[in-house]
Amino acid sequence: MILDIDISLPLTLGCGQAHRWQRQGDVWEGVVDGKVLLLRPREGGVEAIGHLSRSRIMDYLRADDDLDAIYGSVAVDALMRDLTARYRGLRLLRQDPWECLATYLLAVNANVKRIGSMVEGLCRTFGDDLGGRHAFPRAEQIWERHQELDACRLGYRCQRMRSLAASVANGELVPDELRGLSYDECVHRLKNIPGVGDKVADCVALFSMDHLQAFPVDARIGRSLRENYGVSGSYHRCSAFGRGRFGPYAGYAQELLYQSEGESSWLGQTQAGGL
DNA sequence: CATCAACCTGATCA
DNA sequence: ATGATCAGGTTGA
Repeated sequence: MILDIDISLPLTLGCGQAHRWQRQGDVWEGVVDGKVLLLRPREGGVEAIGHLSRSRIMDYLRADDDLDAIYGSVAVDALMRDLTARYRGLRLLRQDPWECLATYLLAVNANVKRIGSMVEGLCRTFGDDLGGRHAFPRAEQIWERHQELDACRLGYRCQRMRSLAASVANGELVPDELRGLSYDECVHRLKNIPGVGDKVADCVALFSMDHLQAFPVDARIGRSLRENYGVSGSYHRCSAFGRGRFGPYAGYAQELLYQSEGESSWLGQTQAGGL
């Protein structure tokens, strides 16, 4: 199936916003809605293989986002004009709220590589076997056998995951219901969850709840703001700067800055430069 | 409201 | 090889 969409798969799927995509050559393999999905660049679009409908995939890839309008809106200075040109085709994804929340709960104080290993471990332990890959587990699946969380090497995230799985499994918390709320209310509710602070709440709001003005500030974005804009200080201060400067699509600006900062630090350490 | 130590693991440094 | 150091958000003092 060929999808008519302007997108860079490496930038979109490899930038760290989602953690279940694996690259094999130019083919990207991920798991969406409990189904394996293969994506490959094609002239003028993307080829998709898997048991997902066209509309479901287009929804996941946020094909409804008008990249020209969004990039134009965040290109408020020379740096952002450069990044919007350099990283054209980088899209935010519209991830499942439960999976996104659970994933970013684990992402606390961990780098991208470790997040991936914790998430894959969680999926192997609790998720449906899809033959090779595993689905992201439902909260009930984790809660039913939550003793096995102890072997997942989650550190102090273990108790938080147990607690989160319990409250979602028993219906106390319904991640999908947070989708309809305003940005402020959404973040407020998320931060009431043990283990969810400013950064995780902003990530979940941005990556799964359509709040494109969210501007998550992690260590990398903090460095970028300091280097490029001379901004530092509290989370609130940095995040408010991002939202104020870049506007309603600040989340897109954040991803562009994240990508840029990642490449510059990567080049700094990799003298050999191959690849 | 700002600061800061403690938390857990894996990677990297001496 | 072994131990020290560091990276990375949230919490509560």
